[in-house]
Amino acid sequence: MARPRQFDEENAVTSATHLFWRRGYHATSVRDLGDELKLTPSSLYRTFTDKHTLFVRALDRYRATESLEARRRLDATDRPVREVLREWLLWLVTCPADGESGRGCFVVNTATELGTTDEKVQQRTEAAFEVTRQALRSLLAEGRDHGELSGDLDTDAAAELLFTTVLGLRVRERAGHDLEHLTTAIDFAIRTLGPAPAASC
Amino acid sequence: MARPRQFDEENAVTSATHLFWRRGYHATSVRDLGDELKLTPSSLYRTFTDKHTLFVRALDRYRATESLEARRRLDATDRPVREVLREWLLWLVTCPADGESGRGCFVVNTATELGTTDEKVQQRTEAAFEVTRQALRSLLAEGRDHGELSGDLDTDAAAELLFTTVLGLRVRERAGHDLEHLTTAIDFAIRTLGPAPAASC
DNA sequence: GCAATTCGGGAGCGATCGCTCCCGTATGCG
DNA sequence: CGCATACGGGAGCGATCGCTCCCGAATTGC
Repeated sequence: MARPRQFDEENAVTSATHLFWRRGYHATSVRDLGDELKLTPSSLYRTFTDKHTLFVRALDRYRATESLEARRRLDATDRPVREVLREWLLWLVTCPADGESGRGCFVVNTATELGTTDEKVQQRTEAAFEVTRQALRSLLAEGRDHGELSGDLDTDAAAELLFTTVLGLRVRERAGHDLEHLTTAIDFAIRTLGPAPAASC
Repeated sequence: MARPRQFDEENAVTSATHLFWRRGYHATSVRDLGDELKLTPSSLYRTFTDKHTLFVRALDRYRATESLEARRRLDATDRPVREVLREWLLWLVTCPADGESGRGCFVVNTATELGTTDEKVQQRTEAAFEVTRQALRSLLAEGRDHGELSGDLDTDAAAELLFTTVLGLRVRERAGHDLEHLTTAIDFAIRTLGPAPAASC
């Protein structure tokens, strides 16, 4: 058509994600975004319609990035379930610390800030939660099928607890709690799954 | 002195608490507060200095109210630990539903919204977290001393997990999750404490 | 009763909010 | 080249933000 964009739209969304993630929706102004993304208001609105739409895009981008990474870490089917789980949980509470801790999880922060008031946003946070919940269920079911977990274990109930624990861990990371304490909680959560059944060979 | 106040200051703080609780700090305007508390801006500022000070007072009031109720529920020393714990956890995810669910916990909402950016507020949220953590440690230690929990149980680690679970539960209540799922998580968390030791009589 | 003092109410401050419009410019298509 | 089109930049819109000041009214101590 005509003159092409002089900035990378995806980079801009990434920057917006970081800003919204750190400060939340209401505390981030359009001018803050403009400064961070190196965009004038006109370019910003032409490209992203409005603040709310940009926020939703940022949330979608975060979900895509994180669920990709999570899948990579959870699909290591050849390793012991407990080990995979432990490393994933530890990653969840250290990943935001790319030079800057205390950011927590963008989805959790958003869910608590906006609650159930914003329909579009709630759909996203709920979908993200469901992905994590299902991933945990699958992981545990797989562990039981592989004989790593007791057949007596109610894996769905355990997944429900682990999922709840994940949310709690991310709140605590946001609140600046020590990694040591979080690790204690994680290790105990894994012990919750019970001892490995005696090998049948 | 002179003309006395025509409104009840404590009632006003309570109303402010409800508003901040539901909407968060940034999304609640001084005019919203004025409408809710039936106060003109001048009265509001004369009485509470500014928005931030009122927020801190609201947070303190919430903490006082909740920790009082929590102590009442946790200090029932004559009842089984698991039962006390279960009822307390269930109460935590249903108490905000005084005709209106999805509010979560004011402290958790605040901690995730403001993170570590607001020093005064962070002191409060951290203190509130520490009270809960300690209450759980005491409860479990007491349960072990009473012979209801195994001597092998690492009660401090268990308390760490339970505390993390509490935060997760309150996020999920805020997010509108079914009570049924939360109950599943709670029951599994309690099962985590292991079976009661065989009676020694 | 009188002076002192704080009250509730409202107008309105400067600043910032989300957002729009216009303009000169650079680019792609025929 | 010439036209259409989207660009980056900036001024500025009305609304709302947190907050202040001034007012007449009401209640106290003397």
